[in-house]
Amino acid sequence: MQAVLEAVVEPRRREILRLVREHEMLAGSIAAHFPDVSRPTVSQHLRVLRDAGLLHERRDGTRRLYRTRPEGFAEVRAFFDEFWGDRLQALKREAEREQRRRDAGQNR
Amino acid sequence: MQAVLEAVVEPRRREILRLVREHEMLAGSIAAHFPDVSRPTVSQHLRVLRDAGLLHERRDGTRRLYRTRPEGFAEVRAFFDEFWGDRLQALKREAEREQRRRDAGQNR
DNA sequence: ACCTTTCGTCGGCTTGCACTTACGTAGGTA
DNA sequence: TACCTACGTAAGTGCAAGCCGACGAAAGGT
Repeated sequence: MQAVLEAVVEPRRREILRLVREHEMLAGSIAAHFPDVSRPTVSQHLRVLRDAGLLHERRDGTRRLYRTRPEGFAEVRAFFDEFWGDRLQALKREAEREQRRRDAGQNR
Repeated sequence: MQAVLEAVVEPRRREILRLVREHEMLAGSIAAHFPDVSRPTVSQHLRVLRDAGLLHERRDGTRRLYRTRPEGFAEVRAFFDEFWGDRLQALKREAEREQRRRDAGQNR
């Protein structure tokens, strides 16, 4: 949970997650998408994402292929749902209050 | 989006969000829930959360009351939805349908 | 055996964040 | 007016995170 949030707060790491969301990609190809950052830096980002459970790593010879691991998002999603659910409930209360207002107006 | 993630990555700030999820609370009462940290520190946390759009501030004299602002989570929630696996596609559609229903209600 | 490719790791540097104490501010009260 | 309460803000400190160049490891080709 904490590791997932720490991994996702870095913009380049979010971009990596989007890059390998649909198909797996070579570590080098991923690094090539970030010309303003060095390859070792991208390698460190990949490690953070992997340790957080957001990336899956597959080895083919000396090469490594990565893809996103959707299950890793479950916990953090549940956290955000805590607050989103309240919003739905609040809107329901709002609707009910509006309904009562309408009813009161009809009784005039 | 970036501000929301930066706000939420800090554990105490997540705890604050849970504290004022249902009722608004005085800044001092919130600070009292964190005996291991000073009051100015909590005040700074409140500012970060507020600037990220996750907290609503109401003033009553010299006192300030805070409560969570669920709408602030919309963007980050959409981001995590991108990565939700096919297994949970049904749940995602359910949530989106509920959101569309809510939007339709707001347009009245 | 030797070299190349592909990638991770290490040591260091710099920047940014959470934290503290000291101070400032705005509203209420005697 | 003077004072107290309930806050936020400012300045400084320590530590962790992101970055780089240099190095190391592992597999494959010649």
